[in-house]
Amino acid sequence: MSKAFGKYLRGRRELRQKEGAGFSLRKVAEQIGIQPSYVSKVERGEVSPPSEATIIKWADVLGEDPDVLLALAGKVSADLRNVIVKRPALFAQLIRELKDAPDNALLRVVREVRDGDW
Amino acid sequence: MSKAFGKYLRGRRELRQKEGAGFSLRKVAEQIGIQPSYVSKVERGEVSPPSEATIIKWADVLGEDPDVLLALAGKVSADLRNVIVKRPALFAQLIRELKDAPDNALLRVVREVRDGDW
DNA sequence: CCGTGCGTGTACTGTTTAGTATACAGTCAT
DNA sequence: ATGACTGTATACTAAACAGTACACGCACGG
Repeated sequence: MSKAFGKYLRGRRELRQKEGAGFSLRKVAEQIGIQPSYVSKVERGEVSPPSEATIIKWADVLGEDPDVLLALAGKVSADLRNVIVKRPALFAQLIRELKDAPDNALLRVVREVRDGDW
Repeated sequence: MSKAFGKYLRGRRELRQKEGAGFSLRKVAEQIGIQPSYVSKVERGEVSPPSEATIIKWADVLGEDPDVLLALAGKVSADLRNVIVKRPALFAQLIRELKDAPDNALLRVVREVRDGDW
């Protein structure tokens, strides 16, 4: 029943609501394709976070980063999981190695890889 | 009902069985703390892979790499998930970037990070 | 022939997941 | 004071998950 997840979602929705219309709990529920009562319960952390598919639609409707929303729900998206699952030994090692690395070190690695000099 | 997972497990167990005793299906089941019939069904892929906790015990009993077994079951261990979930944006970017990188490039990054010059 | 160990077949079960359906109460404008 | 919105409370559920319990049949040694 992850509380932070719901709080974040509610905060974000209320923001969009102030910016313009179409972001009532009911409207959002409709966009996502679920019941308003369920949105209410999720936003108040009364139930555990929805499925990955639903979270992704939710992110889409609110214009949020799906990876971040999934993370708040304690999940990792299926496509990332797939990357790891294909080379578990390598990625497990890499991720554990990077566990305590500072953000800027991570960023450096990302850039280094992107400018792919292999 | 992932077939490869079970096949691999059976293969490995049979190997240990040939090397020495104590690796009958029943013995292994006892070590793991589950029913022999369940081991049988898992090894033949008659049921979907067990929970993460059970897979890890299984790996422990057979002396296998838990990350690899979990991967064969399509899962990623909770501790790796945790690392990602704490900094989703960064890790998501990094992993996607590394998706198609060749193994040796991955290894190079791992080493570079390990010899951590940050 | 009998018991011990082997793998398997069948039936069943508690728990979790991921929601639905419907009714209810407050607010605001007309 | 009614209609059109808000959000919420309550009750329920189909399907998946993660196994258990127990009986069965086969082989092999003593």
